[in-house]
Amino acid sequence: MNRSMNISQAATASGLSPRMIRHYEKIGLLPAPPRSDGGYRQYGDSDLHTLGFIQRARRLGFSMEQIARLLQLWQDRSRSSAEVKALAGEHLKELEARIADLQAMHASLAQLADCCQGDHRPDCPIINSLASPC
Amino acid sequence: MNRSMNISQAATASGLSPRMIRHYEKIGLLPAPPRSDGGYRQYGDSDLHTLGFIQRARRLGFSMEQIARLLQLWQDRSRSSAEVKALAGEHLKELEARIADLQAMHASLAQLADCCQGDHRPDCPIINSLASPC
DNA sequence: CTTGACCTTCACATGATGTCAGGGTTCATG
DNA sequence: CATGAACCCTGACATCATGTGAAGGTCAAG
Repeated sequence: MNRSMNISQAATASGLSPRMIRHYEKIGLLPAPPRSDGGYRQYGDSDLHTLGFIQRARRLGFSMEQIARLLQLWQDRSRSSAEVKALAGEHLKELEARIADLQAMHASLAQLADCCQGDHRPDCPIINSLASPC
Repeated sequence: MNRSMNISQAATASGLSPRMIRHYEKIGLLPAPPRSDGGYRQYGDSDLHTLGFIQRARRLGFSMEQIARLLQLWQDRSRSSAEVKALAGEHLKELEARIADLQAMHASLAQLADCCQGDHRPDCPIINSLASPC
C-alpha cells in the first residue's frame, strides 16, 4: 500500500483541494491519515479511492450529509441496492425542486424582459413589475 | 406619509422578516429609518415600497448586489430601459447556467438510478460509478 | 546552511437567513 | 400607577462548501 503522498499530491490526484481534504477529515467524512514525523498527513491508495468517491458524489450534487451516508453504504457489504437507490431518489427530488424553482424565476423574468424595449427611454416593465405589488 | 410602523409590521406588510430588514439596512440597501424615543425603527409608506421591491426582486432570484443596482436604476429618472434589460439578461444567463448544471447532475444520476435494480442485493451501479474513476 | 516549496493550524470571508441571549420599550389592563 | 405581555434593540453564532490569508514549522535540493 502506497503511503507516501502528501496532501497536495492527494488533492491533485483526486481533483479536490488540500483545503477541502482537511475539511472532510474534520467533519468526519474521511479517516484521519497517519502523520510524518513533522506532522504531515500521509495518504495512501485507499484514501485516494475515498477521495475520488467524494469528488464524484459532489459532482452529482450530493450534500456532505448524503455523501456521509453513501460512504457508509459503500463500506457496508450487507447493504441493499434499494437503500442506495432511495438515497439517490431523494437527491433527484431535491434537484427537481431546485430546477423547478429556477425555471419559474427564469420564465417570469424572461417574460418581463421580452416586454422591455431595451432602448434609451426610462419606461421599463421589469422595473415597473418590481415596483408594484402586482 | 404614514410613519407609524414598527419593524414587524413592516415585515408582515412586505413579506420579509424583521431580521432581513435590519440586514438590508446594514448592507446599505435600505436607508436607515428614523427612530422612536426608545430607539425603535419607524417605517413609512415609501419604505414599504422599497421593501416590496426588494422582496419581489429576491423572488426572481436576483442577488443582493444586483438588487442594489436595480434600486439605483429604479430611483434614476434618467435610466434607460436598456440598462435594466442588460441587468436582467445577466441574471437570466446565471439562471440558465445553474439550471444547466443541475440538469446535467440530474441526467447523470437518473441514468444510474434507472440501471439500479433497487432490491435486497448489494450490487448497485450508483455506488459502483462513485467508487470507480469511470 | 540556505532557499523555496510545501505543510501545519487558526481565523475570517462569502450569501442570505435563522436563532438565541441579554436587555430595553411600549401599551393595555388590573 | 404598576405590572406583564409583546415587542424591539444589538450582538454573536449557525448554516454549507469553499476560498484566502497569516504566522510559523518541515522538507529536499543546491
